[in-house]
Amino acid sequence: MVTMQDVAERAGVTKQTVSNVLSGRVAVRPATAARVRAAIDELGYTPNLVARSLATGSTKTIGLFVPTVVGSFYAELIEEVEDVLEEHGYHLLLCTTRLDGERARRHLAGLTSRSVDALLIAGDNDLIDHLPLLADARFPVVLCAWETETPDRFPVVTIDYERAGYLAGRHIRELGHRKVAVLASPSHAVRIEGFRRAFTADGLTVPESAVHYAPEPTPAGGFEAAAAALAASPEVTALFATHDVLALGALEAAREAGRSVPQDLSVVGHDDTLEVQVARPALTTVSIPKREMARQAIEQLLRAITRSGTQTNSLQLLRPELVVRESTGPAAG
Amino acid sequence: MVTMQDVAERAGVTKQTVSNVLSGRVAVRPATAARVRAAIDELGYTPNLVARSLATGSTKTIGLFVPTVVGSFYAELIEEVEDVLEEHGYHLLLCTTRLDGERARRHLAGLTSRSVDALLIAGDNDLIDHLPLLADARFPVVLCAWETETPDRFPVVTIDYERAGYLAGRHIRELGHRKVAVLASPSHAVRIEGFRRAFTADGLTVPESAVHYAPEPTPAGGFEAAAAALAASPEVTALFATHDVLALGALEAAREAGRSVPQDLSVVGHDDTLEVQVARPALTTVSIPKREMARQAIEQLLRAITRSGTQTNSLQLLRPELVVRESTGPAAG
DNA sequence: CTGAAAGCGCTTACAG
DNA sequence: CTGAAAGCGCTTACAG
Repeated sequence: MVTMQDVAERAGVTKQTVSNVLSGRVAVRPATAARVRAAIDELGYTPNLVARSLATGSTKTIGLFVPTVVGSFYAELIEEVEDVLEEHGYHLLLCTTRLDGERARRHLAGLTSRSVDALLIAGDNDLIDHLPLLADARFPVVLCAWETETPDRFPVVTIDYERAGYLAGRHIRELGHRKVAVLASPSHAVRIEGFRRAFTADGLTVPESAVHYAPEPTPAGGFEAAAAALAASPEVTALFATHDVLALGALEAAREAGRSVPQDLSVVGHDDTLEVQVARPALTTVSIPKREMARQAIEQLLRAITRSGTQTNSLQLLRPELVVRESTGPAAG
Repeated sequence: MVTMQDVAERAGVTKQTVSNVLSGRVAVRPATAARVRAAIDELGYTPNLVARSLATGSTKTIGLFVPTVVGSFYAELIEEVEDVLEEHGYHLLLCTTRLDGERARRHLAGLTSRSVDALLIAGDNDLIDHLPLLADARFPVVLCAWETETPDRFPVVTIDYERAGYLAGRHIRELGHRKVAVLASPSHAVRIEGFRRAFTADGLTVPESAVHYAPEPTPAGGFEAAAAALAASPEVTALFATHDVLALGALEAAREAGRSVPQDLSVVGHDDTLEVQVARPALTTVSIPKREMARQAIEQLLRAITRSGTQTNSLQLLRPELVVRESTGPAAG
């Protein structure tokens, strides 16, 4: 491998001068710089980033924890994160936790060895049990897409999930629906709360019995939950799925139950992932500003890297938006 | 940050001894080792991986290029790769190329600085134009899920795509279908070829006009392609989608065209991704051994890392399998 | 504007 | 079984 020293010898300077040419931190006489550049090209030199990292203390890499990469939500988030990172010359070290705390713990231990400059944790899950370990982290940590209680050691960039649920509920209520059910994932309590609030304004309630939990966060899980909901209360005219994937299953369940959407049944999702944009009928859903969330989170992270030590304890809430498509309509009767 | 030197002082030894305790390469007297371990615990020492990398020349990180992470195919592949990597103590640096050669080139340039031990490139695409750069790579490169001509500089672990297409075709042909169409992505020529071969045995042909290219690799793209196919030849009784996502769109298109699947129209997909396992009707598809492919590719990579220099030029073909579900049936009439 | 020196935190032979 | 030395390839003050 060709080193900075090799380039220096070839150009008839010392390696410090080569370093100066490369970094641009110190002015170098044009003629010298040109000789150095020529030597670099001739030798095909590329700097050794590992050596640079050791000297500077920065790896130009950030770690990203996500529960999974299957399913559009996190996949889209990752690509956004990558884009922002690239603008800043950072690389991405990925770890999917699979909702497995032990797995996350092992990876965290690996990262703790200063091989990343910072860590972004997306999605609340079992990880919360392992935050003690995070407290020892030698690098800044930022949390995003966090729905449950946000630990106040770390900056959080997330969505106003309560409002997200509220927007879904208000839309449904304004369409005249009175008997509704919720298809949910266990960790989506805040969205459900917001959804409920939209109804209390009218003196209505969404009882706990109207909330049906999906066995798994997949269309199949949503199918099951929706089938259960419709069987339990056939008079239900609207469904709120706290997750788009669940809504996809709900659309199938409605079809099997012989109820057409939106004439006999309205369905609202949450996330606005790519897959629902092509569902039939196209899904009305609450859109999450993923791009904005990724950008804000990474910027928090980069800020924290620069002025290390002064970890700010901020909570940033991004606003969701209702996207009305074809799966919701006025309540029959 | 606490360093090996700190641990050594605390334990009353030199840092080499600490290094020996940690690596286990050299025997250390139990009493000494115990003192060292105690010091490590008390100080909360974790080794600096960057320094270790500089000394050893290995970063214990591999790079992975995928076209995208949205959509199950690559997402599932990534999680498999991660699993295998973890068994070997490696980290994953991810780069989604978005089929953008320039983007891939930039990332490759970044990696070339020896910050990864090896690179796995999954999915053939514009990258092929940038292979010249790859030739300069200082680390082993392995290709996987490669359908087009496989450049013979690098080991390739891929699927027998010709056979995959053939399996889909044979199934369709055996069900008695004679008028068929193909919904394809541009880079899936090999699958289409295999599909065709299944028909030539019976003296049938699948003309180029029966191949409909999807404007994009999404359900929406599949929808469009299927709608075009059915409009062009209403007598078609079976559809082969070279991509499961396209098949999903085809299912919708059939529904809109008033053709029930599989009674009026059979649909076969390719990939066996998670989303099609919950489609209704459940999709008959060609299953790709993703887990096996990930495992073999990573093992090739690790082997190449160990005995560097002797890059083997092997082509490993994994066999696909037909999975019959509900979307295919005998040709009507 | 350029060079000599020290250091980042580890590992790897090599003596003792 | 333990320690002294050199080196991995860079950067960062500091002189000149």
